[in-house]
Amino acid sequence: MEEGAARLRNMRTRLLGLAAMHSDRRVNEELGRVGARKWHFAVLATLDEFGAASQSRLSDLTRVYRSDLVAVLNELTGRGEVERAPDPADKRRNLVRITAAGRRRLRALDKLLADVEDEVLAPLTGDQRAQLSDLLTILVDHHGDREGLHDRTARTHDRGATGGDPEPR
Amino acid sequence: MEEGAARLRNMRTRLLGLAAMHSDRRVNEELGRVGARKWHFAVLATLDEFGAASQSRLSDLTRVYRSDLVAVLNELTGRGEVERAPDPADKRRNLVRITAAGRRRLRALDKLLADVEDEVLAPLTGDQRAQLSDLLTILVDHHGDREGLHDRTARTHDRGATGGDPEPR
DNA sequence: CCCATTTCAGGTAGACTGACATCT
DNA sequence: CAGATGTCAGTCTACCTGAAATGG
Repeated sequence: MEEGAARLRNMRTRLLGLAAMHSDRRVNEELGRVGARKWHFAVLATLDEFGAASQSRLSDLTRVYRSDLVAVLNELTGRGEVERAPDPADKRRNLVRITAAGRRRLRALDKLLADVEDEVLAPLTGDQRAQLSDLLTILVDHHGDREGLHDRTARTHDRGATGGDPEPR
Repeated sequence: MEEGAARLRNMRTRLLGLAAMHSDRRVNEELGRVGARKWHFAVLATLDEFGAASQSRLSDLTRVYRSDLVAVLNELTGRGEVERAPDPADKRRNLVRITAAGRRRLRALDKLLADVEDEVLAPLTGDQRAQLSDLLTILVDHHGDREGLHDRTARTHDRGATGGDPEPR
C-alpha cells in the first residue's frame, strides 16, 4: 500500500495517532484472545498497587469514566477478580478490592502485555525505547491530569478507604 | 487528579495511547471549530499533492476506508472543495480532484494544524521533536502499510487517472 | 441546600465487515 | 469467469454527557 502525501507523513499529530492505533490494535487483539480488555488490566493493576478504593477514585486513577467503570466492575466481579462492597464509613461509596484470583489474572495479563509491548517496539533499540518513554512522558505529564475526564476542576481526594492499603509505599 | 499505578504509568503502549488521545482531541476540537474533520484535511492534502485520484487510491493514500470515504467526499463536494466525476478510461472509477476553493481551504487547515501541533509539542525542544518524529516514523514504517485497511494483500496500483498529475515529483 | 457517589440511558465518531451492482 | 470499484447498511468500541437516586 502506497504511502501518502508528505504533508500527511510528516504531521507529528498523525504519526502519533497511527503509532498509537497500531499499538492499541495489537494490545486489544491479544487481550481479546484471553477474554480481557484494557480497562480490566488497568483496574486490576491499580487495585493491586493502591489497595481498596472507591469507584470514583478508581476512575481518576485509571482514566476510565465513572459511568463506564460500572460495566467493567460488573464483569470483574462476575469473574471473582474483584469484590465490591459498600463503604461502612461513607455509605455513598463502594469499596472495591482485588481478590486472589484477580492477582493471578493480573500476573497473566502483565506477562502478555509485556510481550505485546516488546513486539510493538521491536524496531527500536533499547536506547530508542528509553528515549520514546521519556518524550511521551513529558507530553502526558505536561497536558497531564485535569484532561477530559468528567468536568472536575482541580479535585482533591480525601484518601478514603477504611479497609485496604497494603504496602503504603 | 492523582496519577495512577506505576505499572500503568510505565506501560509504553499506554503512554502512546494517552499522548495520542490528547493530540487527537486537540486536533479534532480545532478542526471542529471551523467545521472540518481530520479526513477532510487528509483528502485535500493528498489530492493537492497527487492530483486526481480514484476513490480506491485515495483510500489507500489516506487510510480512510473506502466505505467511509464516500461520506467524506459527499461533504467535500457539497462545499465545492473537490469534484467527483466518472473516469472515462475506466467506468468503475470516479476521478476525484481538488478545486480552487479546496486549495484555499487546505491552506487554512494547514495553518491551523501547524498551530495545534505546535501547542501539543510545546513541552519538547526542537531536538526532542525531531527525535520523536524519527522514533514514530520508525514505528509506523515498520508495521507500516498493509495494516488493517481492507483485506487487500499486497496491492499494486496501476497509477490510474487520465486527467491530473501535476508535478510528478 | 449543596455536593459526592454510583448507576443508567443515551449520543457521537471512528475502525471495521459484509454485501450488492456495476464494470474490466 | 475472477477481481476491482463505489456504495450502503450495519457492528463494535471508546469517549463523553446528562440525569436520577441515595447519602454526607
